[in-house]
Amino acid sequence: MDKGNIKEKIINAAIKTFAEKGFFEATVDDIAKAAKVAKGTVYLYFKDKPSLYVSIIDEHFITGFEFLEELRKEKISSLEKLKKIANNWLNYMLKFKHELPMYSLENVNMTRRIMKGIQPIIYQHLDKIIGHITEIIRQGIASSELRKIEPKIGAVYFLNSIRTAFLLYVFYPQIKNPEKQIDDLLFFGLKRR
Amino acid sequence: MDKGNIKEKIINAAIKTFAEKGFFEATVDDIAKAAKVAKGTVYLYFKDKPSLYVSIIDEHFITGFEFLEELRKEKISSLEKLKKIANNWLNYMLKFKHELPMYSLENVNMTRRIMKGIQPIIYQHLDKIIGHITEIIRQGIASSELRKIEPKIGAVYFLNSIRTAFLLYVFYPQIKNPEKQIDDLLFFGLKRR
Amino acid sequence: MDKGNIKEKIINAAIKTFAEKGFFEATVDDIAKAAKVAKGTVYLYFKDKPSLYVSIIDEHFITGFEFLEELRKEKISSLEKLKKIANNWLNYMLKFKHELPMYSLENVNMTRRIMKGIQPIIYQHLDKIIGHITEIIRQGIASSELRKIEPKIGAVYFLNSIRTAFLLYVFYPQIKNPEKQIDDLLFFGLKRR
Amino acid sequence: MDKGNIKEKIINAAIKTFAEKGFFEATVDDIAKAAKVAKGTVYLYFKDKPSLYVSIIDEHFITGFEFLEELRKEKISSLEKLKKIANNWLNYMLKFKHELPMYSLENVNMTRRIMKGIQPIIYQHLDKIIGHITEIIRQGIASSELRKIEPKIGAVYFLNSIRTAFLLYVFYPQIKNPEKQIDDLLFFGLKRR
DNA sequence: AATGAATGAGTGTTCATTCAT
DNA sequence: TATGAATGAACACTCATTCAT
Repeated sequence: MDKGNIKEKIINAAIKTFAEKGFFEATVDDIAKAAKVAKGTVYLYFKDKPSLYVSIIDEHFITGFEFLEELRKEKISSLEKLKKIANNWLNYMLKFKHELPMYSLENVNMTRRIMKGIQPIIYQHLDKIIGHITEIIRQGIASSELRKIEPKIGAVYFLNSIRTAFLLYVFYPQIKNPEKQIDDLLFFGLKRR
Repeated sequence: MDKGNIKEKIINAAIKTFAEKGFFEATVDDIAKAAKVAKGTVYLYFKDKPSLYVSIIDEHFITGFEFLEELRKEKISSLEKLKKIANNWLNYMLKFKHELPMYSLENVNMTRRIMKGIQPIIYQHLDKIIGHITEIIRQGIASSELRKIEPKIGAVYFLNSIRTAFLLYVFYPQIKNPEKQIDDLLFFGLKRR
Repeated sequence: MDKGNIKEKIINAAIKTFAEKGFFEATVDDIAKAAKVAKGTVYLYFKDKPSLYVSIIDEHFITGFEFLEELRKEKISSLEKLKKIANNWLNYMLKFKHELPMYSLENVNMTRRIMKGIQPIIYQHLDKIIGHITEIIRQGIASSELRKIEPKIGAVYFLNSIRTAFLLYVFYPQIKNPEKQIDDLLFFGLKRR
Repeated sequence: MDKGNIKEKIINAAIKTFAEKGFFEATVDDIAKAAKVAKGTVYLYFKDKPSLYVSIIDEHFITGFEFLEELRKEKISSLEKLKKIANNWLNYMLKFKHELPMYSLENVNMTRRIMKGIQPIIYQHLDKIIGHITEIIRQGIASSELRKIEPKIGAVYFLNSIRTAFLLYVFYPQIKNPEKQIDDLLFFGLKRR
């Protein structure tokens, strides 16, 4: 418990610090101070700075996986599943909005040397998430709820629409409840019929 | 021409180097070497490393602005304008795909101290772009081409759908011509009618 | 003790190095090497190079203040106090003669940007010293030991006469015991009566 | 004339710039800009930065030598000569007060590598000046105007008393006409009779 | 296990000097 | 001669990592 306790303290401090300053500008010292442990202690629990970073990312993805796993068991339509995911994740993202930069696909692309080890891990996680969504969409197509599209494209498109709602919240806070319109756009499109 | 030549050489080297290694891991020395000039020469043309970074970003946005300006004069429907933008920008992004990480909204959020000066510049540019698209969408709604949505939401949604197509190209190269399906999704939505 | 030990090692190395090469030509690396510590270690004990410089200067002034404080308690005439100060400081200056350049009023005037923080500290110290001497001279005038002069002028004049003795020692070593003649000049003047 | 003109322009700019920023913080670029010539031009007239510095110092000393040479011819007492020198030099120093740091004996001691060439030149000049004053004092002793002291000591003491007046002017501007009291102290001493 | 002092490689930036024009 | 663009050595300072206690 003691050990778990300290590791947790470090992770929480790291989440806060990385989110605030970014990977490169957050120093191990910052994190150690925020966690109220000695700098050396961080290295007892994490091999190096990138490993600590990956740990945090993992934690968020695991939350996501667990949610999807739970959802799989529910007996509701694909459409309802997608709505639940969108709703749940948007709230989650807004809750952790200061950390979001950390999970951006593009960010991951940013470095070579240091990020070398981080990149494949995120890709893997994202791919797994996309796989889950793809499956839901495939089912939605099968049940004629959704139009006949390439399911993987639909999955990525769906995830990006969540991101769009999130960005609107963050960068245009004067627009209220953009997620309703985003939902509408996602399901019915831009064009008038 | 000589002067322009060297500045250009530095910019090209910086684009390549920043894209490859990211802002923090690209050293000024790397860039100078890639440009085949002395380190000090970089500082003759750019105040500091962040300024160089901003210069590159500016260049791309200016290309975007010019395109939008040209488009404004064309006598075509809003729908056609949006298709032209999507098509043009997707190709542009794919052409410069290695630099994309640099323009991500989230990335910009990544740092505090160093990026302080970069962030507002990107925001400003993006806001201007979004303003242009918003206007096109507003016109599309007025002409009954598009559904009645909040135009700004539509604009951000539209831009994200271009991004989605781009991401599909980059991360799932086995999917061919995703932009066609994305277009379809953008205009008609996910749901079956 | 360990900590004090290292800080002291750095200070001693800095004294030697600054005195030898001057503020600008002494590099932090030089100092670290002379102290046999790593460069980074210097920054554990001193904020930056100017701070280290100031620390050293402070140390000397503090020695001076302590001497003056002790002297204040002694029940001797003003004249004797001045003689004690002159004697004590001349010896002190000769002992640390290689560092003297660092304390010159003029030196302090030498730079703008970097010395900005150093200058006021030295001025303050010097002013305090001059204040002490001024008081002694004031008492000497009150007790009719000294002629009626503006005490502050007398104080600065007195300090400069110590400096004169010092300069004679350093630049004209062939002149033996110049301090005796300087004393004589200080008290009786140049002119014959 | 053209050549002399440019050289003069550079020297004047250098005086101003060195005085303002000190040797190390004044850049050749600063000086060139102040002189309104290209940086390279400075190197056509001066071997390097230290040489330029020495040129300026030389100029001031030459003014001093010329004054002393003129004075030598005058048929006035030693005492009057000393008073003339003190008066003339104090005014000269106050006029160029911003450059004074450059001529301080101690400053000269400050560096090794760069100042290596500057130091002996200043010493030589100062020694020559001191020689002149020594001679005047020797004559004053011979003519019984002055007390029997070691003339060289008297000379250095005399020069320092000019410096004292100068320092009082600069650092305690609220004290009016300190040179009168300094004169008095110089000739009659501190002690009451 | 926990500490935090010590390390030293690494980087942005400056600036004296050179040299092609 | 005069220029000023280009050079690259030099240096202050940072920070991930180690290790003696």
